[in-house]
Amino acid sequence: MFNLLKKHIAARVSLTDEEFETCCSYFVPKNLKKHQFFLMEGEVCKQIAFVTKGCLRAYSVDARGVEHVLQFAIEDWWISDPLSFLTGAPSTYTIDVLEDSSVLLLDKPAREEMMIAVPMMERVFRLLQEAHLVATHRRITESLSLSAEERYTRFLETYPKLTERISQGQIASYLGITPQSLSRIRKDRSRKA
Amino acid sequence: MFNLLKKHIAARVSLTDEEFETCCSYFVPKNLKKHQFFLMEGEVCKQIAFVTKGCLRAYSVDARGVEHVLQFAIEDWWISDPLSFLTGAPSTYTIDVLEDSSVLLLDKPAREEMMIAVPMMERVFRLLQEAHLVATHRRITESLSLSAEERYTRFLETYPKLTERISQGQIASYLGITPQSLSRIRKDRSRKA
DNA sequence: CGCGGGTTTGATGATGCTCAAGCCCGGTGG
DNA sequence: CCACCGGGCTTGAGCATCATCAAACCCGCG
Repeated sequence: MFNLLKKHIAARVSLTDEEFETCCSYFVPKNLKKHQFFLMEGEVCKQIAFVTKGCLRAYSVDARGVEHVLQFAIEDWWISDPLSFLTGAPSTYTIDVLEDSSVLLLDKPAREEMMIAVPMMERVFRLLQEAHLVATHRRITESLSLSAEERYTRFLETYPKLTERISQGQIASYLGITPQSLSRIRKDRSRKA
Repeated sequence: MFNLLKKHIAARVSLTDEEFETCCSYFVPKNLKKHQFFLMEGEVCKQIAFVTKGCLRAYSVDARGVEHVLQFAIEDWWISDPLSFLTGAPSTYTIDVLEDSSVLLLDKPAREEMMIAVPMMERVFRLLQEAHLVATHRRITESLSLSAEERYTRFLETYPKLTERISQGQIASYLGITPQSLSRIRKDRSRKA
């Protein structure tokens, strides 16, 4: 259950086994079924989720009713609405479950207490936040400078594990194109190769 | 010199005059000339800048040599590469000066000391970081869901003060379109109105 | 006056969208 | 066992949007 979390943390800081056990005590394990909602637009994001099995996605819905995927999360990833979680503002995103999943939940008070009990965790969360910042900046830059095909190639390189598990329609939404366009891009690529 | 900073901070937390004076002592005022570079790609961003006069911009350059504007900063705004500043990694952006400007510079050790001396400033920086997160998420969502004209309208609504001071070419770069396209969009809008 | 930048305009073309139909395939019920 | 769905993917035709290339224009400034 907590093995993956242990490796996740160990990759960033060194904790004693005791400290790690203490950390674990703040998380609440939960199983989620496909199509279930983890967070609905308008709600406050009260907890962040570390995925130990399965796959979730965060998306927003535009004025025309079209969904736009902001993030996927599989094993070893976190998912939440960081802004809503931090500020308590209602979320503008929805998070739902693409595959039956297991997550470890952490709410705000638990997170604060954890960081007091195990100060090294402060560093872990700072590193995660920085990584998140890199990813979002990179995504803005790429959306400004790359064509749809280049963005798809970049996606494949960056997230090879996601490609196998997520439907093309979802990937298209992440890339900001229609499923039809992605289908054609894939055809072109296979022709070239 | 520090009046604008005072208002900026007062809008977020209450400080005594003493505390504010203490804060000021950590900043280094600097004047910058148009076309000067504040940060060049590949350098480490050693300080963050609070703009008290003038205008700066952060941009990246893609493989084809095209510039893409990430952010503008006029009076009452901050500019830096947050990631490079926090982690010490070389920056992927360049920051240059669009108008003769005055800034207040804060380097990392000064910022740390300030937050120890005036703990309320920790809150100010947290609020700024959250605002930055909102802005970047919003920009991703809008780049996925809005047309060029809609993005331009949104820009006008969100940053009316920038519109008057920044050349159309720069705004086009921010929006992810060519100057020609922006010119045509403006013509269409004026025809409609 | 003439240079130089930013902007505008025109013509053409590439990219990606929309609408619509067909296809593939796994699941369900007769 | 097979016919019939239904969802996701593919394909096609036509269209809207935006880029590209090229030229003209405007205007402040040396």
